[in-house]
Amino acid sequence: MNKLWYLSQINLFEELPLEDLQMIDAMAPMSTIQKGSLIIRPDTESKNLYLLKQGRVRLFKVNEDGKQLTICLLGKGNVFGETETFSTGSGSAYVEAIDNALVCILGKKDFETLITKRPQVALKMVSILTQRIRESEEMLENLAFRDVRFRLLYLLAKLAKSFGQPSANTAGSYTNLDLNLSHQELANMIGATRESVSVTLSQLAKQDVVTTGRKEIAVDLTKAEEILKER
DNA sequence: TCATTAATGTGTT
DNA sequence: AACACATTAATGA
Repeated sequence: MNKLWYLSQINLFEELPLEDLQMIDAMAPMSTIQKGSLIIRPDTESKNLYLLKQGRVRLFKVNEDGKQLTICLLGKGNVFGETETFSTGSGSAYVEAIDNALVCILGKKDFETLITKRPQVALKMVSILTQRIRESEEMLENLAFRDVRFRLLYLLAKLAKSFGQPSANTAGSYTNLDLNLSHQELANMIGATRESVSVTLSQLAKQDVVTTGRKEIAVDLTKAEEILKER
């Protein structure tokens, strides 16, 4: 797996000719990020675009009490940067590496040069950002109208689909989330308290919709989606 | 192995 | 939902 292969896996660059990937490769230095460290913090005005080649990251905000709201998790092949959180005044988001990550950093100028040369990259960018906005809006709607049980199932189903590994588990057909998420971290993603997540998870476990262990969760996607459809 | 800390469970307001 | 407290599992000297 060379550097170019990684670049070809970035969703923003799909279907770009090899020569373009080589150009991007030359412009974007690769950098390894330690698990748990911050890649972007709100104060530093990095206008870079980050290409996530390996690992996973978490985008989150912090309120004045220090409480965190996780906006989304991204896996390899995704891009992130200041550009996607252009919340003008109030500080933007933190980005933290969930595991040891490999990123390429593409400067704003270089990115502009690239989209001038290859307008389809700009179109792809629009489509990626549109998709993210759609997902945020869906979660926002859930936050406003749905209870914790629904929000939690919605989140688990979504995470299972993007990060999940089919579980070589016991009887049921569970999908392992494969993120080491605590109840607190789940709560941070759905605007709930840690306690209500704990309670709701054990309820769901009783109904065989999920299985839980310490920082380990698996979902029965079929059951989960049935419940989500119902209400 | 023991002590400390982190994660989870539970009852009350 | 927030809080206080109990229980259990992970960590590391």
